[in-house]
Amino acid sequence: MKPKKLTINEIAEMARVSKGTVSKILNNKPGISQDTRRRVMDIVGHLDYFPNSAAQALAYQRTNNIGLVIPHEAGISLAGSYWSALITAIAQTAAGQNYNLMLLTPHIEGDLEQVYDSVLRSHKVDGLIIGAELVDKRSLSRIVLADLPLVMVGQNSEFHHYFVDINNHRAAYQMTEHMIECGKRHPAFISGPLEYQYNRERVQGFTDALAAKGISGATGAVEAYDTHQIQGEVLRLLRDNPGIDSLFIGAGGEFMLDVIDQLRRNHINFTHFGLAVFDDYPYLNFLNPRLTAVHQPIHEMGVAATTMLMKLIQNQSLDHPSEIIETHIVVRGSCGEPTT
Amino acid sequence: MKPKKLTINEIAEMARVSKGTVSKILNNKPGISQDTRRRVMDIVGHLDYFPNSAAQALAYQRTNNIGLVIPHEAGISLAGSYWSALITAIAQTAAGQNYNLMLLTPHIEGDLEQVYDSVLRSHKVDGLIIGAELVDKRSLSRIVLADLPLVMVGQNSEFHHYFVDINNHRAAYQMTEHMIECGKRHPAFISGPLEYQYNRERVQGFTDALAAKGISGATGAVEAYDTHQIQGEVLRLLRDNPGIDSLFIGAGGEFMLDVIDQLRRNHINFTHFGLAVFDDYPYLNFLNPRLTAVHQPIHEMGVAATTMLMKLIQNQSLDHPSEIIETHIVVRGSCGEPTT
DNA sequence: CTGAAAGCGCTTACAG
DNA sequence: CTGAAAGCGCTTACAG
Repeated sequence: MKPKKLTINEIAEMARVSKGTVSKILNNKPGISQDTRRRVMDIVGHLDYFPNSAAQALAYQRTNNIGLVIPHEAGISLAGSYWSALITAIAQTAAGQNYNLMLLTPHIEGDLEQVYDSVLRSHKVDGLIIGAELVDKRSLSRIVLADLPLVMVGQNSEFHHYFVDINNHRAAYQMTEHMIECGKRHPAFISGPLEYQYNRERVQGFTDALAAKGISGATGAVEAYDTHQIQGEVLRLLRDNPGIDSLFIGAGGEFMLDVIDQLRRNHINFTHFGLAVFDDYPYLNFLNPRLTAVHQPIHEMGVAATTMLMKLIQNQSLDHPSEIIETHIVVRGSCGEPTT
Repeated sequence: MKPKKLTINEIAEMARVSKGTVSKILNNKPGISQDTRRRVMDIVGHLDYFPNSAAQALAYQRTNNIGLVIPHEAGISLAGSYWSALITAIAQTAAGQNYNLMLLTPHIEGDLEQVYDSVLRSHKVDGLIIGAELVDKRSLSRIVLADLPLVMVGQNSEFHHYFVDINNHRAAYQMTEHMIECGKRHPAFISGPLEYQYNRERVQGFTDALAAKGISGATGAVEAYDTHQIQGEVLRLLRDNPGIDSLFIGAGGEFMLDVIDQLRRNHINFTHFGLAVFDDYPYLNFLNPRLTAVHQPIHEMGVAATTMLMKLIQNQSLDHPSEIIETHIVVRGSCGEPTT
């Protein structure tokens, strides 16, 4: 014998008013006497009544949910903390506006299209946040065509749309300057796959900074985030450029760890050989060497993306169709200290 | 000029049948002619129609959503990768059964009660997964009373209910045996706050293993996960027990890092001093010393919890009201190698 | 095999 | 200030 379910009808009955009146009171509409308002609110409070959200969604034509698409491997990869930070930032910000976060992930790897499709057509969410690297042009345009508000985290070179991002070029540029200020004179850069726009920008930032200082450097890029490939490329860089005195690792996570692992195998002496990395993690404080890193404010990115999406959903005008969040460098010594 | 919205009415109209018929076809009900079935499915396929989920939720009285409560600090703490792994495991498993995962988090820290309450009463989800340490007895009983299926990850000593967990006692016991097999003869254990059941069980596992081998050890526990407290307790352990030759760190994340940090400050020589830790992380491969750790299969726990919840939601009988997932030890050498 | 109608729990003009 | 009624987009007995 379960307790009878509590709907607006029960409240109306108990308060001896129509359910329309109860609805108006709950939604703070004007034109209700103080007396009945109090009477109804009293009952609502005591019974701890909340309106059924499916019914509200149907009536209002909005769900008060937003969706975040996460990749299949977020759980097992080292990038887990990245996703975790993004997710909680989004969920919290959304919660502040009475929105809930729905996680969208394919059951089997890949196959994101189907996820978009069903969620989009079934109106499960009022808007979507997607990592730019997680979508192809086709899926994106379908979403936009379906008139579903969308904000990307990062940029997609194939598809321009609302986004939140960092300035990859500038961040790489600054870090390269830092390396030079630390006395490095022949730095190298190892990049992730150049198919990703952010990697191309980071390489460019590196080479531009070198050019500005009239310093020559070496660059290398892998074709895929794959341990074997990565370590092979590190080896090539070391062999082909025996004079390099430092390495700027263009991405964090396992990419970084694979690189460092390979450097160790080659008995690189980190006391002299400088190291810098793009992407900061709490555990870097405990790694040896203590890596100087570009810090991406992930939490702020999540907040910014969510705020932006909320405005789009509510048809508010956006000051800017995109937002660039500032990065900063966390100096830990792996590249020495600036001598200037 | 947005495209007119697509509902079951439009489909019915185009196929020249009633919407009831369309509904039956979409839900694979019997008693429909092959002919109209094909005709309708054709249109549905071409127009890429999906039923509105709010309407379905209202009619079916279920949402096809499950909720996961995550703590406020999941995003910024080192435990981020733990949550990330749990979240993706749950989301994927749920997706396989056509369920979506909704993330529940308070807007401001603490204040979980309100989160439960609104979500629960507004029928946003059909079931809930909660970390055992994240709830007080009162909230839990309200959920259960409201008849909302619930599975906990971990156990709550104040409230017995469906749960998925590891065997903390056995895991600690095994690791302690490993330490002894590695030749350690005076090990110490440092535990997180004893108010948490899992910490009490781990301490017990440690002392039981020692007792079985007739070996004496030292134990210490902090009262809160706080850097200062933790490092103070490490110091106390070292001072009060000058003879200890190894330390079993009872929890991972920043707790572990704080402990190691303190050991380093005290110039502990990790070549001789053994180290073991409860909780495994990908980055442990890159820490110095390379920590031997108890590995919790987080992904499997997420899968198990979700599977269990699904059964509860569908009123299927459970073989067991709880599930214990096996842990294993990842030997990395910080404690030496077994000599037996 | 097919359709008309009631119902799921809300909101919102509209009439009084 | 209040209520009756229609509508949101589905499903499901029920009648034919």
